[in-house]
Amino acid sequence: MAAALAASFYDRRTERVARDLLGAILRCVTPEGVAAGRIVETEAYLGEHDAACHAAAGRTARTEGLYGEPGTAYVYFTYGMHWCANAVTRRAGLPSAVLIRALEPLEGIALMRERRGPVRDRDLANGPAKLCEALGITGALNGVPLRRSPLTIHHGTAVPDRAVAVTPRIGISKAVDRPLRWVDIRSDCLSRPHRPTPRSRTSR
DNA sequence: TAAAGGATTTTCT
DNA sequence: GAAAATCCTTTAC
Repeated sequence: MAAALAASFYDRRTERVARDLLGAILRCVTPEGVAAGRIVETEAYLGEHDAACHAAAGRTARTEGLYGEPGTAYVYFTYGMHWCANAVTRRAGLPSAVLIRALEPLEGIALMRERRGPVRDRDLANGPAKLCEALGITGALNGVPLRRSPLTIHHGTAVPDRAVAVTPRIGISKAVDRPLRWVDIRSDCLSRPHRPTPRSRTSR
């Protein structure tokens, strides 16, 4: 197992961290066992000025974790039933993070199948809430350091050849099925007030 | 293959 | 009271 990413890895521009997390290994150790996968899709949330970021609503009980130390987990509950996991970026006080959107299962696949129920293997972790279910990630891990903890991210051995980096407001789903493609931050996405575009109706 | 709608509860207005 | 960084099933083409 490669070393866990250092805290300094996360204390950089969020867009850069999002790109560099592609290919890294997300691993979660629980009493039920170990499950891990290669990160193949990420999404950057840039701060209070990014209307798609939870921090756009300001500092609240829910978003407190976003303001934490770089390299800690921001895990939130949404739609009444799903957990989603982020890696907090930049120094404490700057509420930005990278949402982990999809994994290629690598370790503990039997456990993932058990947790996810009767789905195709390709659907085990190809979504932000699916991967949390597959790895056993819940809000109990919110705020934990992503180094030397049950939830860790390790150096990967190679950039995946089928992945997508996703930036705010340019939602792309089903990434695992798509070829590698970088989507650059568009300057007009970062300043203009907006509502997040429905994922199913965006580009392509 | 795509679109539409329901599930379910926290959060903020 | 409405929306939500989603997922799954059903229905339509």
